[in-house]
Amino acid sequence: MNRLEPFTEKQLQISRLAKALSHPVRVFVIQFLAEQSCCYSGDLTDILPIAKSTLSQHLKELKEAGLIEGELETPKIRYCLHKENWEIAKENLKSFINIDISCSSDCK
Amino acid sequence: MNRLEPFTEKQLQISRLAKALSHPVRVFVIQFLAEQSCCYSGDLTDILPIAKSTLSQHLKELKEAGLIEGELETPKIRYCLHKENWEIAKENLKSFINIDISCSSDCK
DNA sequence: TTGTTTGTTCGTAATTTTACGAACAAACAA
DNA sequence: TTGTTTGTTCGTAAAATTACGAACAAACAA
Repeated sequence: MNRLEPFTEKQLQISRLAKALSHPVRVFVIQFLAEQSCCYSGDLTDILPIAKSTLSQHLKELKEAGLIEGELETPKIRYCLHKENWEIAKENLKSFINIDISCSSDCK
Repeated sequence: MNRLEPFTEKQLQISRLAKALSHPVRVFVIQFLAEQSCCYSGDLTDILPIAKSTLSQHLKELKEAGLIEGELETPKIRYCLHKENWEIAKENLKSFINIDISCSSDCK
């Protein structure tokens, strides 16, 4: 993809969001935070059997996608879903899955 | 992630679906097929400025994710959204984005 | 048979992702 | 000061992703 940009901004947003959610650890973290009333101060490596540096990497990706943020609560960090951006992400996903499919009958 | 499997099947499904949608070409193809009443017989490389082998690779990924299928219509292939699996994918995404977030007030 | 059309597969290269342990930094307690 | 806790950054390695052109295969037309 280097000759020209044929994609809409919405399509790029969807693909970026999908990329952020393309690993089970990251899906888990988002769901887990939602279950914890959106924030969590504990150690996620107690729950997830991955190295802390690996978790940090995944959290960084979620941060860069704007889905979560970390608030300092020394010596810990309180991770929270980013409500506003999460709403935007939800709207993007909704409009994507609501695309109308009126398949012809010969199409399984 | 080799010590143990802490993820639910749903979480794995979401991450696999997200991975399938994590590239703009693949998001484009899904939306494009939906706009074409779910099927398309033409040459997508006329629309997307990528090599045909690269497109074939992306289509393969969408096929393996179960989102599309190709029906032979020699010498062409008629690509269609896989209605049934697409419905399942939509339901999975819906239940994911409908997770309840009752953030505490100190959480942005 | 020979050529055309269409899409896949192969070979390859560059880049990105995933993962780990080690080293580091910040804030605090003893 | 020294040690503890917590999370990030660094260095590194293995694997996966993305992309291309060339070669190939299937179905048909000339």
